[in-house]
Amino acid sequence: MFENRLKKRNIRPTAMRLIVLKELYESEVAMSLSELELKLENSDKATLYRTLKKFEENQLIHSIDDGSGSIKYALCDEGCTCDSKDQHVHFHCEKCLSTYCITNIGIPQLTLPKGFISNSANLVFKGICLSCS
Amino acid sequence: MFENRLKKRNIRPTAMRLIVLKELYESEVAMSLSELELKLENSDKATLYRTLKKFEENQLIHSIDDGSGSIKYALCDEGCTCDSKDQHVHFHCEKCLSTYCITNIGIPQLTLPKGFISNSANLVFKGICLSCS
DNA sequence: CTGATTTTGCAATCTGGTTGCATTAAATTT
DNA sequence: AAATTTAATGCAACCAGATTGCAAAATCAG
Repeated sequence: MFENRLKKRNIRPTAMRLIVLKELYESEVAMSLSELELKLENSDKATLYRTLKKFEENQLIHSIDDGSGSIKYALCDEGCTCDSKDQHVHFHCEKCLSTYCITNIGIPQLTLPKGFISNSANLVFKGICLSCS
Repeated sequence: MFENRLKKRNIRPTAMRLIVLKELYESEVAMSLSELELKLENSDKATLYRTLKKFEENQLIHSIDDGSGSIKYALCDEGCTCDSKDQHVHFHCEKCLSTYCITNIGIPQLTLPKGFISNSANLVFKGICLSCS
């Protein structure tokens, strides 16, 4: 249940937050702030913005920079702690502009040049998604 | 010589373009539009913008979305055709905010779920760079 | 040199992201 | 349950980066 999911992450379950969580839950693809704003009637951009920030801080959702210019958000898996083990590949469809979490593919470890220490990474594949092909 | 490098890519070698190319050539790290604007006295943002667009279209430079909010640009290697074989990893330093091309590390090929066809990818590692560590 | 084409510079606009602040809602205390 | 404290919301305003229209200037071809 949504209320519980918020409480588990120490987020006060207000009406707005429940709506946003439900919306993200029901979406197969990651959503941007403006997409949420469009989808949810009489919602306020600033409220949505702060809602997403809070959700992200408390590791209920993660943000994805898919290169489209606007940041997308998607629900984390239940036990997610948003550290490197939880990071996964994303796919951005150049036709429908949807962005998918490929949760079962992690980011490969690569040996960087001496002196470069990495603690996170962003890997986005671009092309044509299942629905558009 | 810079003029030749432009001509080879079918870009008319104007004064401004030579200056921008020189600046990118001399920079060890990728540069954003606003960084260029700051660095180059009495330069115009719109001109720089269109210069970078033209350079990118004609495959003289490539753009990097490092997640910092502004797109960075870096010179391509001489024979670059900007297809998947030329794509490489980038590194974004969270301390000095510099972004480096790691030209000798390509993007790993991963098997995506059925129906997802990728033709390009963006892989950015974040952490602390050589100069900052 | 002259006309055609491209580039430049300036101002203006757009979009996504972000903040200040007063109001409202929720949680806590009495 | 009322009072008090604390957090969330809604509105307007702002900001930065990206982008465009347009007239003036520079470049190129004949």
